[in-house]
Amino acid sequence: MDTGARDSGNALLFLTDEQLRKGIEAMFFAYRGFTADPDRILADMAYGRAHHRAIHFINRSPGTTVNNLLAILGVTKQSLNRVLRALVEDGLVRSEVGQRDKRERHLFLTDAGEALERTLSDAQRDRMRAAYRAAGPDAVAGFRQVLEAMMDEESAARYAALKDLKG
Amino acid sequence: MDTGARDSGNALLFLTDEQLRKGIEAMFFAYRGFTADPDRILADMAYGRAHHRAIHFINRSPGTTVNNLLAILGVTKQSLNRVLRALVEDGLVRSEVGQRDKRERHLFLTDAGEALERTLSDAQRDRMRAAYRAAGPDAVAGFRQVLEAMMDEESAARYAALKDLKG
DNA sequence: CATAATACGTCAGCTTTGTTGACATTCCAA
DNA sequence: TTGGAATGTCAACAAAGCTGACGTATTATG
Repeated sequence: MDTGARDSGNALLFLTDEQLRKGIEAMFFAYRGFTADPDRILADMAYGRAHHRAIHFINRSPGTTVNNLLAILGVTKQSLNRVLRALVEDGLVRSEVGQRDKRERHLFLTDAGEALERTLSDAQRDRMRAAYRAAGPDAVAGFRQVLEAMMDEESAARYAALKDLKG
Repeated sequence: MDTGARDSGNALLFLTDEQLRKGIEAMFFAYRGFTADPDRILADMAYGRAHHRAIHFINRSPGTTVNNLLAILGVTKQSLNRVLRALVEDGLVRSEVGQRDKRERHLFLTDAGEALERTLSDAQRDRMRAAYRAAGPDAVAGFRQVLEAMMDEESAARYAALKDLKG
């Protein structure tokens, strides 16, 4: 590992149990804020966070297959299927039989699906943007660094797989 | 608000939707990592994340009342009660009738409770410490800044209330 | 061509963790 | 002494995860 931190003097005070506990608690409460706005919107419909996640990643990678989505989300197909079925029935997601491989179903958002996606994303992005703006670019860089270092192996792999697609 | 970021040139590139989306996805996957280790430990027992949270905050503020815990966790008393009952029955939490106000129950971890708390905290702290060490103190400062700016009002109030107790 | 593997869907049942609503008990305080 | 606050309990329910089993196309492989 490329250690940027030199162990000079009390430079390691940020690694005390006290500081770590604060970080843990901040992470807990921040995640609440992170999901609060979409949660509020979804509560009015018959949807939850699972639907939001599905919609987010279908929007991010239109035409993705069920198996792809399964791998990214890390849930069982039964769990995802329940969510997808509702979204398809409600006309938010379109499921297309694959051309090369007819076993596969490619998933797309319908116009209504895209509209909901935008509503949810806007709410979540607005909070994120406000936090970013308040903290400044250097803080944001650190934020991202720590987050990426905090992922477990599986999550990191999923996050990395996303990068190949777009960003 | 004290804005550290100057709007000079392309200094706002960190506020693009693209960057925000990356932050959102990083937050999602990082939270998985954040809970992965305790989750693994708890899965072997009949416990879940809710038990972990209760144990964490009882450990942090020994003698706290049920109502206090309710306010911090932001769940219903019925939901918390189920969790607390299990922990008390299993001898991990001790519930003491208040002296000044006998309606209140003050919560403490037993030795067994403290042992489990240490096991869970160690797992979570280890990952956090590794992430902190890899990212360095400046990144950690930014991480904390963004997290605190991301909390919704309620979560921020709960987080702030904790500070009054210890740190 | 026969068989195995893959992708997907579905049924049934279980768990955790949250929710409401109703109601009893205890006890402080006006 | 009576009203209200704090606590606890019962019942019923929902969201979203899980396992296991099974069915059905479709593709890949021996």
